[in-house]
Amino acid sequence: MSSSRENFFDFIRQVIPVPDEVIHSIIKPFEEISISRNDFFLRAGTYTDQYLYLNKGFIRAYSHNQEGDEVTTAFYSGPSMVFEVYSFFSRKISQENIQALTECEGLVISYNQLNHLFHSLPAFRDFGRAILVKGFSQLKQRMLSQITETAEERYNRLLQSNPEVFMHAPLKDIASYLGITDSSLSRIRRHFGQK
Amino acid sequence: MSSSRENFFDFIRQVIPVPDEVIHSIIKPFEEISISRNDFFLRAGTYTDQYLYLNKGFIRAYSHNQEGDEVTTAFYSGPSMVFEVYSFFSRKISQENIQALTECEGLVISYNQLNHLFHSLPAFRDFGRAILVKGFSQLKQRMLSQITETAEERYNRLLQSNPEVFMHAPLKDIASYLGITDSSLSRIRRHFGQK
DNA sequence: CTCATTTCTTGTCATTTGACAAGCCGACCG
DNA sequence: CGGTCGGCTTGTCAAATGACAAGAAATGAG
Repeated sequence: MSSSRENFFDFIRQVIPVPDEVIHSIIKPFEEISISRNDFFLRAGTYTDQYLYLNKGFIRAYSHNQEGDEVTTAFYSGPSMVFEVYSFFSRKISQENIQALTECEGLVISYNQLNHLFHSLPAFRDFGRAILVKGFSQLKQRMLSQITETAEERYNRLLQSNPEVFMHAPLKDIASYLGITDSSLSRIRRHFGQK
Repeated sequence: MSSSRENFFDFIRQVIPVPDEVIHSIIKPFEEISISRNDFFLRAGTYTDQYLYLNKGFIRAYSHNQEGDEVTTAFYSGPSMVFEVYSFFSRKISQENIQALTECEGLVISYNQLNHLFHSLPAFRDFGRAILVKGFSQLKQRMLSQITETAEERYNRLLQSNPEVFMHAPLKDIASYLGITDSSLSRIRRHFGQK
């Protein structure tokens, strides 16, 4: 069994505790995929029929604002589930780009296969729902942080909770994720370093 | 059939087109509820076993920041589904309050009943997933707006997309939802009125 | 109706952040 | 090796927003 499958097995077990053979039936229809550095998992203006378990690697999602500048909407590092929730589940063109910042490997499943699992395997329903719930509540948390905390507090929070972001993403992309400009992030780093 | 049940019927049909009798089996286990103005559907520090279809009325959700000030996290007006996603699905204590700003009426179902429907009725699985997906992507949209737009643009966006908010919620609660102070909102309103 | 409380506005001033431009530095390439 | 380019920092100034306080207006309780 590939390393991706082994790790996906453990990943699922952590989300929903069910017998091993059930987990195996979940994993079976997934197919191995690798994404080269800088390649796109999803391009704005298109849509992808892939729901990804990212085993290893680092990924950035971004959109564009009205002026056309890139705005980072998410960072993903393996192991985690990666998909653009609206585009994948509504089967519509995506507004968002999802791009590999490093070599990535993982497992994918199509919408139809996912739905088949969803309707035939109770455990996968619970898994899928738990993944949505987790993503949703993390975003709520981030929204609250965006509204109530200063840029410096958000920077520190990211540094604590997601230090690997700083190993893979250029500062300008981290800045737009934090909702500030790259200059401001640079100043925050300097001031914080002095403390 | 109560007005809530009739409207819930139409609400479900708009989300997932399935035969009427299927919709009826979804609605059946829901129970009618009414919430008085200012009463709490969910109080921070507790948890509720209710997943709400809000038929009529207006509801605000809010948390507290580190300084203890209220921060509005969402507004809901009927018809819509109302629940705190993490607290309800993980059955944990909520950090968030959900409070009726007007008399409300709707239908509720417990976690166990919801799970029973979820695992026995394919249509309800699709419905539940669609509700999660919709809430999730709306929040992503709001996050992007928060990061890329000015306070005035966000104010105008809310005015366009959700004018009923201004009929029910005090400005200070709208301000914290927009991520600004009530003074700033007041100034934005004045400047905008002049244009 | 009247009083108390809350909500909203406004003023003043400080702070944060952005816009823009220049410069530094390290990576990569011919 | 020299040059270019992207990423990062820094300076200057302007704009947006917050903090705080005072007062006006609206609301609610008795």
